[in-house]
Amino acid sequence: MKLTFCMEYSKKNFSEWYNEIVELSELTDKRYPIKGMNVWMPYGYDLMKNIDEIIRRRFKEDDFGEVMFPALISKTMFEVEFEHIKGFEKELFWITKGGRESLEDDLAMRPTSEAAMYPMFRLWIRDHSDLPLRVFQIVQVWRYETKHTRPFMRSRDIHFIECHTAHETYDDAEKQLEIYRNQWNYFTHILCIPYLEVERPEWDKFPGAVYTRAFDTIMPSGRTLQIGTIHQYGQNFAKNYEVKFAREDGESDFVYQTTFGMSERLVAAVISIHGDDIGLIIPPYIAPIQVIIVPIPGKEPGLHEYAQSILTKITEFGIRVKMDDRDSYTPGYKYNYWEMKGVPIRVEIGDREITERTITVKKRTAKGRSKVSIDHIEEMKVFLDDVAQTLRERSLKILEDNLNGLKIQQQESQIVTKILCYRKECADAMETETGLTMMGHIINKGKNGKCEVCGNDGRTSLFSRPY
RNA sequence: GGGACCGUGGGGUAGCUUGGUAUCCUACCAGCUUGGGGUGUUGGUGACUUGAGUUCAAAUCUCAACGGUCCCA
Repeated sequence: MKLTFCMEYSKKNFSEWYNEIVELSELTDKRYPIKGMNVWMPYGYDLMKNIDEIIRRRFKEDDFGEVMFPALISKTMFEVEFEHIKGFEKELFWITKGGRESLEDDLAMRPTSEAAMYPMFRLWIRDHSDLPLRVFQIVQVWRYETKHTRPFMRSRDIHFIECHTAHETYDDAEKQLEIYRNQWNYFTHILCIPYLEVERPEWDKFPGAVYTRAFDTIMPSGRTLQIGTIHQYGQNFAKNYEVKFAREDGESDFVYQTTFGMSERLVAAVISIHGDDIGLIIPPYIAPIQVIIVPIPGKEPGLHEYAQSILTKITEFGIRVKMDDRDSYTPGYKYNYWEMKGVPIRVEIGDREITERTITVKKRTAKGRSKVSIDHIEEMKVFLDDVAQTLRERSLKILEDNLNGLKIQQQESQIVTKILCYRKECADAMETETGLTMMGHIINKGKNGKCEVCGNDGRTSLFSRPY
């Protein structure tokens, strides 16, 4: 018997499963005829915007100002002699013409906004009273990827969330990184996604940074996906963009800077980590539709009115609820359809419910159904919490099993952890041995110990195949 | 960075070897029927990625571009 409604591929074939579900569930349309550029469809864009909104609200609470810089950066602005610029030169889209005329100063589509923002920071920051400066923006960035592109995971037109700060001292910048960590904890709690904080090795840090901490998560294929990064810039950028300020003692100094970046890869992680062979499972607090009501036509009169009153009640609790009253589909079809779309909670209403003054509730993460009296509709919130908690527990177990080298769904883990020191020779040796990439030392899990290659002091390191 | 494969209605496909009429499933539209885990039925709309070449004739053969998928580093 065929168990799934729409899905042809099982999640065990992760690549195929992923391609199928992103289009089937109408998150994106990848038929747009430019490589690596896909269309955000309403369901997918609602999901992204719900994530954006969680992030935006938190940043504002933490005293960030929201800004919107131009998408274009002139060639002159890019001609700073700086490793940051070199790091991006192969990924830039260039605009060389305006109408039929060639431009005198070519324009680059921003790949990230340091080169756009910092010349303005230089104007905005005069003295210590202008610090700390904290801004963020949620915008598109463009990167000319030549490798295999995938929706949300590696695209050329990227929905990007970037924070930039400037401080008086290196210490203040360090404190800012700690604030980012708290924010990240909160975001991943909402998304129900477990993660590893990994210090990227010297040779793999963000171009121009003093150091880079990446948030990596593990995909069902056993490969890792970087879904967030925080960077300590020290004075590296300030010196190149001449962002100076006057100290209280009158001395002039360069500012210390940090950044925090996230992207549409958060959607990739949510889809991949929580989904199953039936389809998506969207974490309740970011779900475009949190509760779907399926009315079941029967003999009792007043079905529509009853269902409508339930819809109104649920809405009163601030829950995003929708009724599927399409006439041409049967209830069974709708069950399968909305499960594929990943709606966390389904409410069934028919003859029995009308008679009993109840509703029947089904969680996307569990098999059975529950009855709830119409006088206790507030329980819907508990059901949503339950689904979120189940997702957190499931995904954390999978991450930890992977780290411990256990087989996940009959698939060999592609994650290896080794105690390693900080020298490139030792990392290279281990890369050769494992055939994997050294992602860095794991900060939030793992332990200190002796390097398995040279015996010096080291810490648990992550080896994987990154996306 | 290297390699392999693929491109036919919205989606999935047959047809290509041996050049000539484009198949089926699904989705979609209209009607009747049905409705607690994929209703059934009748009718209907809709396709050969693009360009160049070979040929009386190209979905089919050749070349290129664009797009897609997978594998390896």
